[in-house]
Amino acid sequence: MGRALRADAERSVRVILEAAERVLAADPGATLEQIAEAAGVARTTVHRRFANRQALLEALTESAERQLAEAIEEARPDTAPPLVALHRVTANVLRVKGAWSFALGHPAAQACTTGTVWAGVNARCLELFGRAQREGLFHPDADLEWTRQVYYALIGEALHDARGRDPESLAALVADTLLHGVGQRPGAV
Amino acid sequence: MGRALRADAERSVRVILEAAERVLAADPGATLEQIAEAAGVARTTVHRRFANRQALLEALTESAERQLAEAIEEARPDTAPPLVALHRVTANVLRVKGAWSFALGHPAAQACTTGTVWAGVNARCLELFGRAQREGLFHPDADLEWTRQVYYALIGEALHDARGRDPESLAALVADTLLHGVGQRPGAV
DNA sequence: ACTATCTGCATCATCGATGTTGCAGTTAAT
DNA sequence: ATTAACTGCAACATCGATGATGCAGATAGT
Repeated sequence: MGRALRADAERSVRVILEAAERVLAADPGATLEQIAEAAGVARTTVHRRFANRQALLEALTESAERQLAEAIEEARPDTAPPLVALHRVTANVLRVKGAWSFALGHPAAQACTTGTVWAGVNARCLELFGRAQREGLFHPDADLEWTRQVYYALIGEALHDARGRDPESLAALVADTLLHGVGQRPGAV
Repeated sequence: MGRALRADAERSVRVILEAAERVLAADPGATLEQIAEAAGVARTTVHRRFANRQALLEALTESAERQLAEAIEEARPDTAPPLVALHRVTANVLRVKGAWSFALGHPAAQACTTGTVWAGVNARCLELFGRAQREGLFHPDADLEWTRQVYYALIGEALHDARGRDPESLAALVADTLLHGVGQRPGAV
């Protein structure tokens, strides 16, 4: 590895990654030129900080994944009661995924670090869901893998219509939909 | 408009569109060359049938959207009882979306025909959902727009893990999840 | 203050994808 | 059978994105 970056270089890396997220979210095929412009930086600087497009993508993904993992841990998914943990994790994930929707929403990105982070996230998720099932929050027959897929998809949709709503209420919507769906509930009048 | 195509030319158009779907599903940035190869056709033929990449994309989308709309109408969503209609529509859509996942899964595609078809599909969906709500299948407070988003997302996920399962059982899974979620149900022992 | 590092700018080389054209051989339609 | 349409092939032009380099000026770290 190279020696530590100077402070301004480190700052360049940051603004480039942030710009890349914004620009690529709008157009996945966007040019490095466009990214550089959005970052307020010369195109050559992008090339200096990242060997090639691929390297930039990987750095972007890694950065976003680290933040996602942190956001999940912050919610203490393994100590809080399942329902509380579900709400907290969801709210935190919504925050991070909203800010890094391109970097996290792209399957191609998972190949870079061989998906180590994703494996961890998935494991944490299934861990929580397993506990939720044992403690009677989830239906005993629920397929946890399907549940996980549905959960991720609901988060994606919640982001998609996050028109001004705060993460907390969106998280509540996601959790409620995941648990009860949209059907008429048996106990209702 | 040009005059009608000869039979072999029409066949070329078909195999190219089918190949485009396959290839682009695997790699959205795939080359016209790769598409031509997959279609068993020279690259120049692709250019002869479609003025440019954009035109090919639009034709692909239009073709897929037409099939989707047909599949929905076939299920008679406005005459069958809501629950039956929901199952039938879902199964049909799963079939078509499975075969044309790229063409239908791409938001960029909606801009081509100004989204006329999608508007129709969405309208049909909301129509069915409105009826489902009035007849007590859906919760009276359910936000139908959110419900529609969730429904589409569930279909997407069902396709994603369609490992050998038939459309009917997948449709049942989607409908059940949409209606009841994965939570423990109040009436259960 | 001194030095190594970083940046912007201008320039150049390269490469792959796109799209065009002409021609010879094949195939559909009447 | 004749004709018009279609195809494959080869060749060519173009274009935009990528990436490399050199240099002069600015900036961080000591």
